[in-house]
Amino acid sequence: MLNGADIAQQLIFTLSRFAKLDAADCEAIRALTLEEREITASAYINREGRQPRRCAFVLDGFVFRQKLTVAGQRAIVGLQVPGDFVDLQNLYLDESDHDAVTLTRVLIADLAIAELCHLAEARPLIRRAMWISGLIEASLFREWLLNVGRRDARERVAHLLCEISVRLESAGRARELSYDLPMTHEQIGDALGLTAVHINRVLKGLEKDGLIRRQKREVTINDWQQLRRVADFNERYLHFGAAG
Amino acid sequence: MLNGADIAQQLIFTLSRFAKLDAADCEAIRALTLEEREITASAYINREGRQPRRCAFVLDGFVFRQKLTVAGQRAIVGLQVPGDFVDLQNLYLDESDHDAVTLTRVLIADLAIAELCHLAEARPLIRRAMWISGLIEASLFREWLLNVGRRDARERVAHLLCEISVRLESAGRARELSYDLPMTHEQIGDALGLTAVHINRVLKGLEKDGLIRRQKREVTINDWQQLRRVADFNERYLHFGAAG
DNA sequence: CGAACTCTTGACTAGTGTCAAATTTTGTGG
DNA sequence: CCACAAAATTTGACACTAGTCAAGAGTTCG
Repeated sequence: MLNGADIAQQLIFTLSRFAKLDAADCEAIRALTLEEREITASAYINREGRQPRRCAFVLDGFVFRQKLTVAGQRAIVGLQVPGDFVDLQNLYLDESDHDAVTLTRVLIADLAIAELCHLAEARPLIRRAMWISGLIEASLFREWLLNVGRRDARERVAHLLCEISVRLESAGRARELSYDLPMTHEQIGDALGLTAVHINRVLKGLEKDGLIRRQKREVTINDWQQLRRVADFNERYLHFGAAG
Repeated sequence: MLNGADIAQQLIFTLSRFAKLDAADCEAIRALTLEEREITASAYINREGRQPRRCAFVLDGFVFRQKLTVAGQRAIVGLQVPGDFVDLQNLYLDESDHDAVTLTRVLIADLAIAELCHLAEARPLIRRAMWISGLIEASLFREWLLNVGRRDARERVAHLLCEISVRLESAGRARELSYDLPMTHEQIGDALGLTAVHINRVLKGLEKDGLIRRQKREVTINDWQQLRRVADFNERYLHFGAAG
């Protein structure tokens, strides 16, 4: 359980990755109505077609964003880790074009869109940070398009494992060469345009070749350099250092 | 050839799709240094890794954005039509994460990033419009992820044809049920995660079934309703009406 | 402790890729 | 504006990655 000051600190840490905030900015963030909310795994935070008035900021746990075809096929189009905003685009887009769903039990700060809008208007540096976070998100979508469109199954899986490792690190945790990946094979498949059965085969292949180790849902990257090479992973698209 | 006033008018039209500008906003846009530039087909406007100081606004022709794997595989991750900004994200992201390439001969307004930044700071409604245009772009990436990840070849091609038709209409042209699609089969394949040979087969299939007609590179949508159904096309993700 | 998910594996299938060659279209220099 | 070279399209034969189906084993959670 976090109190308001802890939540504000998390928000400041996240926004500081994108722009150098000043003291008044931090003050304005602390002045927000910060409500913590715990949500169970596999719960909808938001649904396509809705017009949400609140925006979640992930404090702990994983959230994913999904879109469905009429036939009921699912694509997971994004993953949010602690320190990420979920659906910040709803600040200016009325209608959601996708669902946001919890992957695990999740702790979020439940922010009012109206307050965030006001903050963006009043505080140029915060606005800039929020804008940049959306621009970086778009860059991730582009990399995922390359991944799903032009890499084979082994490369895609390796790429996702690299990305998660690096994003967890940047979220302010120590480098996570070993982390709990709370996605089922079906969910990984939906994120990569593959089937659960094939994900299983590929993961076993990566394990057999000594690139990773698995125990339950914990993944350990044994050989970062080689996994990176297999994945064709280059972290440029994550735009670390955007706070310039 | 367009003069400065025509270019300003185009910019105002585009931004007005995203926010209702006032007279002072329009004045500020007219005050920009508006340089028109003509670029040949298949030319790079920007390259991955560069730090561009200028941003293109498409006046005529098509531009696409691509990313490459180390193996040299290409994914086309986006398409810009007249009225779209190319790489507006460079306002706040220093380093490009992808290439921008002309598909056809193109007419652009060559805008200085510094001037656009200043405009965004000074004019709240213009800023809002620019921000929203980026948010909608991200929504397109998500839909493309669904398309490439979870639709089969026929559905993907149909979806792209629907999207282009609708986007051309919204760019201020009459509804383009018949339009010139200046992409080679290889480029369509790169945009959809397929090969040129397969694109050819799918297009012929759609034609045989009477959904479209082709003559050279002109595409005519014969049966919009059925193409839309095949494509599972729902224009929600384009966020028309975002100007609320 | 049992029910409901997940994971794993094998056998088989299907959709899309690869290769190659003929044909058509496009672009360019004279 | 023509002629030609380069690029793009078309087609068929064949290959291969990933999908489907199914059933048993393992795991999670109420």
